[in-house]
Amino acid sequence: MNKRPVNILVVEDEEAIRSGLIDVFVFHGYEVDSAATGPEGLEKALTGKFDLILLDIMLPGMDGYQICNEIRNQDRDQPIIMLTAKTSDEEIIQGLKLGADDYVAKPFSIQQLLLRVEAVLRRSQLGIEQARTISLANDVQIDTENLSGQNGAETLTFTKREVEVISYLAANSSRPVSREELLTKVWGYAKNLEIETRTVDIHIAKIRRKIEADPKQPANLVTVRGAGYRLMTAD
Amino acid sequence: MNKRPVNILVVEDEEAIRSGLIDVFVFHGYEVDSAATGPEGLEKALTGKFDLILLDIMLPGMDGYQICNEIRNQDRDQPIIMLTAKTSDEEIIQGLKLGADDYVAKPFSIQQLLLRVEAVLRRSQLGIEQARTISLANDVQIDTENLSGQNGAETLTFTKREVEVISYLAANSSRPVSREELLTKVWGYAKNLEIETRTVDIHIAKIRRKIEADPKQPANLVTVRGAGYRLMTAD
DNA sequence: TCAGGATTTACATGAAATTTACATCGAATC
DNA sequence: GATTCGATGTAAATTTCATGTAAATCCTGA
Repeated sequence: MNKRPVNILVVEDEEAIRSGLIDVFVFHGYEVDSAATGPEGLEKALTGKFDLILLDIMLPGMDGYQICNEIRNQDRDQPIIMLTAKTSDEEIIQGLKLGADDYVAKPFSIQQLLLRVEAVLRRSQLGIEQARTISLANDVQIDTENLSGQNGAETLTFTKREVEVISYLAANSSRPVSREELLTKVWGYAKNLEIETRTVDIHIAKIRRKIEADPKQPANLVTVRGAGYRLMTAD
Repeated sequence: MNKRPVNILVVEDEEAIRSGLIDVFVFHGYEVDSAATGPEGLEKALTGKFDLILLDIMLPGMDGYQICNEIRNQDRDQPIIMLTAKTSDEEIIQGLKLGADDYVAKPFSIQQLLLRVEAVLRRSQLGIEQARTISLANDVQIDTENLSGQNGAETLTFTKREVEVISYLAANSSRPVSREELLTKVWGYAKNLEIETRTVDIHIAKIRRKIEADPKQPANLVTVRGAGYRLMTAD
């Protein structure tokens, strides 16, 4: 009953951190491959099959954000955790750290990293797409933990409920979701009660005001008349 | 710049082995404390601050597994190496599941043990979870060991609890931390109990009074409504 | 016993959720 | 086209509820 080994790719240029990470993951029973440069990392990511990729953002040759994009183009379901080095300028990080399943700020603690790794693996094994970050069609990025987002240079903030709605729509982005479904799944209302509330609409309007270039002409969160709302995600 | 001494706690009931270990580590320049029983070991582990804990499994009063578990509940990042006479895989698995960082079977060679100890310490230093000083965004510095801080010319003093809260938030500064998480991880409350206490809020308020220029407009320790609190660190 | 610290209590405040009220839109019908 | 009517959009008012905090009380270690 030997389980299939879990394969992790570590892309990190700093020798000390790379070997430390390899050490830790091997010790915890993972199969580990590694790369020290951006191009090498991308090469391995695309040719190999990994359950998870740990990707440093600051890399020689090609930054982690580009690599993340490339990988996503080939395999939209590839789990990726970004490792971000914090600089004094929060904004920069804000922009860079989005677009992965999760990200961990350096310097990080091993236990915290392991917890995040396990969480991402668990989710991907269950087939649950519940990435921490959601990318919309028009390049808006949403961080579901921070309840924040980026629209180009602009920083957005969302409320808990708004993020819940966005997350549910993102998880079902292949189809329109009805108001009733949102009420039961997000709001937790009992089913098929003759509820007459406009709160769903109001929340949609609020979200649109934040994520749409022109809320009158929604491009990301569109109305499918008679059926519900549909969110247009990036990948 | 003299290095901070590395503190090790040895929890081992057999007198001969315990004093032997102490001798070895002291000789190699470590600072060593020890305990001869389970409860005593747990007590010291929880109240003291150790870079590494060597934990025997067979102990009077409380076995090493329980202790490991307890320690982990309080401090996810505490490095622990388990010592045991048993060598079956079962035991090893059990130990690792509970979160030990490594495992050494008795009888062990001193060289062997020292190597493992160094490896674990090296790993744990990947992160700064035990960083003695924490730097916040607005140039406030906090010394976690002597519970003090600097805000420009002004000297601040913190209580133990306050520093624990700050440390936990600092170790998770890439995301907001909920009250519930703080209650379980810092206060040690059991999970998902219907707790209604405002003690977290009160502590946050007290910390803000010390580290914020304008506590009404927090810049370092911000509220993410609906999600928790987030500390803005400098790095 | 005392003092500092932790916690509870009680109330204030303001942000978010929801309702209300009305405007607008789209498709079906004439 | 004009008309109608249910579905949708949304500003503004209202309610609900998370959070902030002063002050009282409880603990606990010296």
